[in-house]
Amino acid sequence: MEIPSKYDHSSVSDKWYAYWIEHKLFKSVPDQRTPYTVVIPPPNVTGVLHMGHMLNNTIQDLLVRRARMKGFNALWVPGTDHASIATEAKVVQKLRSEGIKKSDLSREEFMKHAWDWTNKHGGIILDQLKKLGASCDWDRTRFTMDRKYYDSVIDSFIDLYKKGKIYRGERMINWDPSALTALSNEEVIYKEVSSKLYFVKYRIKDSEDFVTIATTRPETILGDTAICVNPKDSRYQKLHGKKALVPLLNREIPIIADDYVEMDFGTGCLKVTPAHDPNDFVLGQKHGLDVINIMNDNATISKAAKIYTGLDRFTAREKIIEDIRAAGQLEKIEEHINKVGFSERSDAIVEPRISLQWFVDMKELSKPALDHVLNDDIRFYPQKFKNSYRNWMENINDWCISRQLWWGHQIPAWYAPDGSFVVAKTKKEALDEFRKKDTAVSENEIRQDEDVLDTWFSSWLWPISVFDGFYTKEEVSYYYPTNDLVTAPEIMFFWVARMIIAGYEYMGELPFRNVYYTGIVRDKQGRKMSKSLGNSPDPLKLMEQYGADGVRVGMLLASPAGNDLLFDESLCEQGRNFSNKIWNAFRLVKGWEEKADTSLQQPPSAVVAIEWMKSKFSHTLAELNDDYDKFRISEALMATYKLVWDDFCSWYLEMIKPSFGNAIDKKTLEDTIDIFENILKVLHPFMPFISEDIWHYLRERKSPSESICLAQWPTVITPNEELLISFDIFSKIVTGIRTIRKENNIPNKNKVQLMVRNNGITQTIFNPSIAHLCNTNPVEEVKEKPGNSFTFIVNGNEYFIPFTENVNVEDERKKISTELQYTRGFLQSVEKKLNNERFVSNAPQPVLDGERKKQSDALSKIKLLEDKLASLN
RNA sequence: GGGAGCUUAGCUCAGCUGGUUCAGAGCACCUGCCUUACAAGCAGGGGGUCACUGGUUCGAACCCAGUAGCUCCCA
Repeated sequence: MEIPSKYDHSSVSDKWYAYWIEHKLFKSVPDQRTPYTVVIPPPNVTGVLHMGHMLNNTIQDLLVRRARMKGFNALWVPGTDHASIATEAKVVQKLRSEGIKKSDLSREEFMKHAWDWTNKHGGIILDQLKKLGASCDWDRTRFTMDRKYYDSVIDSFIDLYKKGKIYRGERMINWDPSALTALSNEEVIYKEVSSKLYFVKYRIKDSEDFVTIATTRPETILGDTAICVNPKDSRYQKLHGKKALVPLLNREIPIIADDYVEMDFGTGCLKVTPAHDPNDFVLGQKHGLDVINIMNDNATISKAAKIYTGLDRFTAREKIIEDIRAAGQLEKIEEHINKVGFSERSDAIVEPRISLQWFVDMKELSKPALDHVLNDDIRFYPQKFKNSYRNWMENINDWCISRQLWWGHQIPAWYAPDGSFVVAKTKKEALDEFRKKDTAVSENEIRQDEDVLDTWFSSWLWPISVFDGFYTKEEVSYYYPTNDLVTAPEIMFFWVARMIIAGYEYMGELPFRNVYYTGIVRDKQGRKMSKSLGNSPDPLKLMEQYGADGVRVGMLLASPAGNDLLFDESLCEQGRNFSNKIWNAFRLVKGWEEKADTSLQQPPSAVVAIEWMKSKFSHTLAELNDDYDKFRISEALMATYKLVWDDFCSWYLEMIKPSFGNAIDKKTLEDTIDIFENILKVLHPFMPFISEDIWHYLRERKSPSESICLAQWPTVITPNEELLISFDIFSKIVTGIRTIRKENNIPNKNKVQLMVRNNGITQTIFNPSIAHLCNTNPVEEVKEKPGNSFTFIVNGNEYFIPFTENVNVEDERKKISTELQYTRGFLQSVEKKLNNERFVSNAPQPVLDGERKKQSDALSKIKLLEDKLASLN
């Protein structure tokens, strides 16, 4: 059989993915085994696969695959999120392109469009994940708007309301005037923008005096209801208790004192607009100020402003400045840089606004979520995120959960014509509730709240509701708490914190034990990958080019937990090259198979090599397991990479490789296949496709249950440490010979003699392999050093390769002198330590012994080098 | 303004309890090789004032203080 020398991933991936799905290898049902559960951070239905998903899902997949191999009942639950604002925006946009306005549609009609859209686009991203090899149980795919899921969201709202943890109130909220909805604090992105600071003079009532106030938002002057100064500010003390006049309107407003005002910002004099600034709102409440809302929903100026009614807020800003200037009340304009909030979804400038909204009271609810992270019941990887988490949780605000949208979970509140309301799941139950309150209303008179709930108010139930945990205990009691959550630090507050809160509230228990935070995938220049920059590669194309395995490896190579990943295609290339390396190792072994000879005696070098490889494997496996347990994913990958490439391919296979034209003995081949199988197993979580492919070539697998996906993760045996040490010595000898060959242009074809003068302990067990790898005569032990010869020292033992011909003795002498000089310097530094009284009396014994050994090693090495120098002539 | 973190080779990063795994890895680079698995490869090699300054210690990349630069989060 001819096997191509270049690994072709293209046919392999689809073949094996179909095989896994067909035989339901990723399916999980509760049984007597210990479960291992991961719930996917549900991507938006609007989304397509981007590099962030690639990283995140690769990590989840490798954790799940490894757990599956370790014998856990592994379950990875997939699904998507309805993403209220984003999806509604897309649907509105699409309708607009068809000439349909949302306002022309009834709620039901609109929802039909939204569902059509979701059904059409919602599954795309999940299908893309399959290309990556994601080992999800697809039969369990969930959506946050599924009937049962929907119900659980509504029920939890009702439950929290009954417990008094949800309330409706007028608060200052962040208003998106473009999407016409409230936003939570977390959905506002603050950006620095250069703006202007306007200095406006306000007249003092019954006086010719003015007071100057600096503001970045002069249009809100129309809503001013006070002026505030710091009580300690001597400049303004004479104004306390007086009244000022709002420019253009001449409305009287009080001058109040509060130490909230910073004396050194602007003029030290603050205009107070409680309806349009969160801090002013607080100040207004404290001082009992009027609240004048001068803006409409869409951020045009309202009637309450008296003038400019109907103008857009930014137009009004220009206009009012003109008019104030005309009135002679504009002192000056300064350039100014300040932070302005933008809507995460629509990018509109957010307008702080007083509004009647629904809130979750977070004070009590969030307590367990803080405690159990601080005490490490839930562990964050990396740990540093605990600090931000703590900081946020200790200063948590109430959560605004109502959104003025249609796509989502409609708030189960019902209003009577008199404005009173009840919370109930159905209209019928609502009527019952009204009756209990002695409010006489009929079915036709009550109407449900128009608004929907914040998307996170549904996804915070994800680890519970994907198992229908609100309604049946069977599954949730088996799979919950889940094990690991893999997500981005950006949504630590949006989502992670809230899932923990919901977990303790509804299950009385943590939702997951470990949270692994991935970094952000950036381009080579460190810029975040984004559609608008166009700097993100297409993941599907990448996988076509380098194979899913190659891309997975590429993503993980440079991705320590929590650190941003500077992505470069060359990383995928490295991953692909790795696939190819594995493939060629397989070709080599496969090539031996046909000629393998049962009658051949196993050479001693192969016996040693096998024994060593097994020890080395186990040694690395232990390291690997530890890396996994600590979520050091890129380290685990690197350990695997080196095990395969360096130890298995470069050393082991070379050691057992029969010399040209000869067959391999059957025993060595069988052992090698065993070792290869173990290698494939540890590769599998990283590279599921190629590992499965070779797995089937290596040995015949009769049933799907013999897939590598279900193969047992190797167990650590106690490595033969002595052999590992011997190998290190051996590898140094081989390198020594190769270096001499190279430096002196002695081709590998020319057999050389190798002699050793044994001055202490050395290895002899690998000697046959030396001859095999380096084309030398069998190592010959000598008492006296031979004449003109190249030498090198390993572990105090001298190795000699007699000069062949025309060797430049002078060059050789120079080399030795340099080494001698260095060793003398080294000895000096060691002796300096040992001659230090305080070091000798204070340092612990092992350290002291170490230094003494260094000293004696250096001394003998110097002696050797001196002899060597003398022997050259 | 408040909080957290980072600075080690050209790049991306390890370095876990201060000491023989202490200055490391991968990539990149240089040199020589199409050697009968692999040039998507093999072999060999160079490369660092561990940001800076001081302190603690017999001993500091590691602990402490200060300085500089960068990043993230929150308001």
